[in-house]
Amino acid sequence: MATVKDVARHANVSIATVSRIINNQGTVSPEIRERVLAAIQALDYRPSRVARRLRTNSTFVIGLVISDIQNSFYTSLTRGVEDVASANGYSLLLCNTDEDPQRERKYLEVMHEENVAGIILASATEGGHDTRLIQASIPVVALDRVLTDVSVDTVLVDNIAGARQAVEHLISRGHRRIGAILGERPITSSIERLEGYVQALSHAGLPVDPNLIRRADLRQADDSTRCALELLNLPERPTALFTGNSLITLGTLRAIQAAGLHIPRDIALVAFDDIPWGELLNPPLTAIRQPTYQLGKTAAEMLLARIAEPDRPVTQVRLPVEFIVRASSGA
Amino acid sequence: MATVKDVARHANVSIATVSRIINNQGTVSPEIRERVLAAIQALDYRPSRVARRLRTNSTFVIGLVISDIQNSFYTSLTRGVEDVASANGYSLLLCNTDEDPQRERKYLEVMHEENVAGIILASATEGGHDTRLIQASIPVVALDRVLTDVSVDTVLVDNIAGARQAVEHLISRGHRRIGAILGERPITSSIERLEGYVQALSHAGLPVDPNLIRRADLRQADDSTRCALELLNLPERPTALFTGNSLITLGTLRAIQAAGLHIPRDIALVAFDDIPWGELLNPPLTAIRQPTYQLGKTAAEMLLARIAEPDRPVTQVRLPVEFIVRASSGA
DNA sequence: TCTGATTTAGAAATCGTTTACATTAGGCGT
DNA sequence: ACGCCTAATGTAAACGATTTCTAAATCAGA
Repeated sequence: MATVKDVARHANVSIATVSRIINNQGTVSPEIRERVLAAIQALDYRPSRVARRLRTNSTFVIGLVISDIQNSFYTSLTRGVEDVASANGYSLLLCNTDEDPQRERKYLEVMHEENVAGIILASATEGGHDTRLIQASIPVVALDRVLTDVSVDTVLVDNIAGARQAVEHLISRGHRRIGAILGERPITSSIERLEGYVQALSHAGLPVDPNLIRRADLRQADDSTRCALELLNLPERPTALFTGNSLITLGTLRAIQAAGLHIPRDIALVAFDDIPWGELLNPPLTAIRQPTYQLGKTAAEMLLARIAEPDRPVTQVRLPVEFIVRASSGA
Repeated sequence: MATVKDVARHANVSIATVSRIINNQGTVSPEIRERVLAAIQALDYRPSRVARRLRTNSTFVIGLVISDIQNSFYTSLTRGVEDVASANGYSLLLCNTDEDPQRERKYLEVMHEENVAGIILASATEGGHDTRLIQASIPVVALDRVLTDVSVDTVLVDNIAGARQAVEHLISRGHRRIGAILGERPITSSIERLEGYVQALSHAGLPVDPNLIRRADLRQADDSTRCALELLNLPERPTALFTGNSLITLGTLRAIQAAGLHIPRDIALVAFDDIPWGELLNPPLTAIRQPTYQLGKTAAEMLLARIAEPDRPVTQVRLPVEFIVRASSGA
């Protein structure tokens, strides 16, 4: 593997000159530039990012921490991040925490040690972060989930409005007993979607029955099925369900299928997060569509902006969601 | 940010001693070890991976190149890779090529320059690789797709047997005109799955009608819908379809829905690659399930084995697939 | 032709580690 | 008490780039 030294020797110049040519700075005569370029070609020289990074302390890698790579919400978002990153010459270090705070902490340490240019973080926890890691040295953008213990740029969707609209829709179709299944951990999306659910009920003068609200452990794929079955087996079964994310929706659909119930005749369903196959289901799924790609794109843009200008004011962006009425919520 | 130098000064020892303690090698007296450990704590020192990497030329990052992060096949596989990597102290540099050879080439260069420990590559092309990058310096494992121009460890599924079994199943149900939609690019999975389709027909003494075979451009999400519609609009419509991957299946389902046809009454369907929502569709989808997680896990294990022992013989592993009969292929 | 500014290129320091080698001190056998 | 071996620590040279400083060469102006 050729180094700058080899190139310099081959072209009979100093390493400083080679470096100047690579980085297009300083002044160097055309004939020498020619010679060095030829040497680079001949030796198939590629500068070592590692060495460059050590010296300049700047890197073209951004870290993306997500909690579930198998969730289409995150993959779509990742696409958004990657497209922006790629367009700006950055690569992506992707880490999957599986909603495990310990694993998240480990990954953040790795990124810190890898000296990444910045981190986009969909954190498994609201608090409890190592503030030395997060805020101190490396720019961070919080994605989809608010961090309560540090003050960083944040990109969110309008969870409350979305959830509220979904539940109001069910109410307008005559439903009075509406069950909700949400993530169990205290993360922004769960909290705010529950808030939207409560607001809709309250606003319509309906009681909020704690018995109709279930929290699923997102780390176990079948826990949401369990929650849904609990609701379906209630003495007085809810007539409609509101599911808090696509993993929960999947589990709930399984439960409804297992219980031999028909959507929407026996039970209506509205899901937060539109899934790629939502319209192919029978019946097609009424859902709140999140601007996933846009979410990732925005986060990446904010991160690049902060990298370029570390002292810019901290901002929070909240993107609107879209409500898509299909057949699962009733006629 | 503290360096080894700061720690050394703080503990009043030399940097060599600090390094020895960090890496648990050489000999150092208990009291000094104690002192240095305390200094590390006090200064919140973390060794720079960048510097370490430059010096030792070893890294704990492995690169994973996939072509479509939104495809559940790849995300599941990624989980497998990540779990093995994580368990062995490696992190993942994930790149998404979008089936674009140019983008793939760029990413491989980046990984080379980042000096990753190894690469797991689901390549967008069979050939045309920069052999200097791939074989020369960095261990590579080819995943799901064979590389024809370099000799590397490879992990595949048994595409031919799977496809053949699927089509034989359709034949056994009385279908004689069976359409196939496969990926357009000359990659292993497309080639072998087509081969399985042809073998099944030939073996049953049925003609292979080129008119019933369509190739979809996987880079455009709706091209598979176009292909499916072409088949559905044929003067003599096929009575069954075989789809070559989940993206194609999705597009085909859309086409069938748009054409107002009913599965399996009007047209039967068997898909290569079982999708998470396959059993929730109406009717549930008959599919060839690939051991996706296992695929990623195996690839990661092979890569680690090669990193540990660079001269071990090149191996190829082919994992079996599982045929799951549900309702979409008829009663 | 001389002076001073300006361009061009090299020498050497630096980034934060690891590690080969040198050095010191202490223990032990004779 | 002497030398020798070993354990414990330090010194300094890498790794491969960037960058500051400096020196030589060129050029312009009077």
